[in-house]
Amino acid sequence: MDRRLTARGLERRRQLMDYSARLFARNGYDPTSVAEIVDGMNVGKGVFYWYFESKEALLLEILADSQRSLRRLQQSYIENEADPVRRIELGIRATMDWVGQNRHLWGLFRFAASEERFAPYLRRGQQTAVSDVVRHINEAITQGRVRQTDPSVLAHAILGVTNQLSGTFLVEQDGRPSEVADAAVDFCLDGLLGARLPV
Amino acid sequence: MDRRLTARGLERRRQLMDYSARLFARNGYDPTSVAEIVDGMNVGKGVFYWYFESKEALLLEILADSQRSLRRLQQSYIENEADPVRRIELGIRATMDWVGQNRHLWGLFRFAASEERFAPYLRRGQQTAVSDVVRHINEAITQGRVRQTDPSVLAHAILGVTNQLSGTFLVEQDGRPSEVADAAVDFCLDGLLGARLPV
DNA sequence: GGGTGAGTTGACCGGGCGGTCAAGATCTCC
DNA sequence: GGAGATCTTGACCGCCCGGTCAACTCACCC
Repeated sequence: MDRRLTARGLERRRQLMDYSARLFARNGYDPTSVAEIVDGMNVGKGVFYWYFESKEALLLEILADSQRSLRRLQQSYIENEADPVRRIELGIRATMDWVGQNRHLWGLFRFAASEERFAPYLRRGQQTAVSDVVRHINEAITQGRVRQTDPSVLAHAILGVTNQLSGTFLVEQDGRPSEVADAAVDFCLDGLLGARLPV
Repeated sequence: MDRRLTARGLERRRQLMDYSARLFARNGYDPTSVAEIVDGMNVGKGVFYWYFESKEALLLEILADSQRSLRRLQQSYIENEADPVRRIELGIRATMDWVGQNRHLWGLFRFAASEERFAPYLRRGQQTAVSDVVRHINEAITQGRVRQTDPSVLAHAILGVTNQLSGTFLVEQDGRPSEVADAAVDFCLDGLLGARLPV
């Protein structure tokens, strides 16, 4: 596409992406027609295809955009933190805060992860997330603070807890990110049985 | 539909469900057309609508069937086990074994969970799973073996770990259920930092 | 061997889909 | 004020979708 867009054009583009993302998330990607999108925004169909190659390309852009913004938030939380375990904690907190502010995107990610045509794009993002966490875990293992286990397994487990708790308690039950983050951090650090002494 | 089916009819029905489930899982539910299904099975389109009300009804039956079989397996693992913590462990192991034998259904569940038109049916199943686990956790808390925390949060965290690890290491990486289950159990019981003494 | 109901066929239907495009409106800058 | 780029319109296209149905075959029983 690579069109030269004016400021006004860029704004319109943003609006289309936001509105589409909401429709996709509410009613599903396939069931949402391009006609619905442009009707809902009171523009002609041509507008859509002026800004996007196709419906599929639009979804991919929405996903890429979201992943970028999530990663940016995570890194802003983590920078300057020396303790690897605390970096993991901050990563979880960043994720919860991001989900709290982008609840409508949650279902869209789930959908994309479930379809072979979109999953590969998400997997790349997940892989970066995993290797970020793996790095912290390795450091913590070196310090003797985490038992010797396959770090990528631990990283995936942490992601799983974060995913599930954010989905259930933030998106479905509209909870507060900081509280859900507390719970996720506790579980990830100590599991069910752990009885870590208070710091 | 409630048609009277002969043994032959029931068999055909099973074949249709299995084949459709595989196509849905591979290519997505919406993108898979009824024509594809019946062509792939070398039957006329009428066969499909002889056995199922609609494409949507078929998916719901596949999901209900799967949930039933998963729950049945979990209960068979758990029955007669008195220790609540060990019941949780056995539930995880049952889930991993089930996923190991039904890898193709994994993506289908993810999809269904992501769409508002199907999610409610899955949520009921997940709710039963959660309350099963909650019951064990409450018992363990009473015994003073699990720290006092909202049990439903812990239950969801366990489900999250199980989901993520089965998806990544069983479905994507084709791992062995028992090993993945070991990892999930360890993480759920001890978290990252826990250093439980060997039994 | 004929009758009955289970099972099967595939042409057909209405409709909605993603995407196109010729035409026109609007903005920007000289 | 006009030239050229940006932006917008909506009728239109070909396609394929989920679903229907009248006609047919087959298995089985009396």
